[in-house]
Amino acid sequence: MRKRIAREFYARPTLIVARELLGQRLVRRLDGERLAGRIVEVEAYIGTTDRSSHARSGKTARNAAMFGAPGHAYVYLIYGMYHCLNLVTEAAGFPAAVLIRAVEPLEGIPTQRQLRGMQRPLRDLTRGPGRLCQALAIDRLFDGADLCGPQAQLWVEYDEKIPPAQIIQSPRIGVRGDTAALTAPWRFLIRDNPWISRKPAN
DNA sequence: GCAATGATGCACT
DNA sequence: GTGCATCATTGCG
Repeated sequence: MRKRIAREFYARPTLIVARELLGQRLVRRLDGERLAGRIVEVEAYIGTTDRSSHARSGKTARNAAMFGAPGHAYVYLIYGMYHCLNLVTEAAGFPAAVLIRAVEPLEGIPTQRQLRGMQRPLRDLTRGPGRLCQALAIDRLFDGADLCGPQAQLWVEYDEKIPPAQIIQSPRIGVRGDTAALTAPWRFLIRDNPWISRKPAN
């Protein structure tokens, strides 16, 4: 039986949490069924000095979860139609989170396909932050949800340990902000993994 | 290449 | 309070 990741794991520096989340299993319980995928691509958003972070201008109603306790979800709506899932890191009061950008589908795949609409190839099921939220039925109701408590319907389990040589760091996708934000290599992904959203620039 | 689609944040009254 | 540009994306042309 795989062990659920506890709050102490998230309560550490965000870049370390981001790196170590690669290979772990994201699990969503939906009507008693397990929907799950292996995390293969993430991005870190750290503090108010990160000009591309939603927390850059301080705490608001939308980003409040980022300022909350670690081990909770931060979910927001983007472009009026897609959701993005983040896992809150570091101590309460310090706004930081890891965006889950892509997973490899592992459990409940037929249900995930249904949630996404069947047309597209399996490869596109969970490749991208908006797509994986659709496939795992994650929406704003999960904003602030506890990933570590007994009632959790969404959590992460220890699964595969990724060797450091297999991990690539690159600049984040789709970020705005100043040069520092654009160039910070705070995206982590598994080398040559077919389920990542986009190949690294280099 | 670009429209879809709506919540958010910020400037300004 | 109101108006409007922006947006950590996706899918179709």
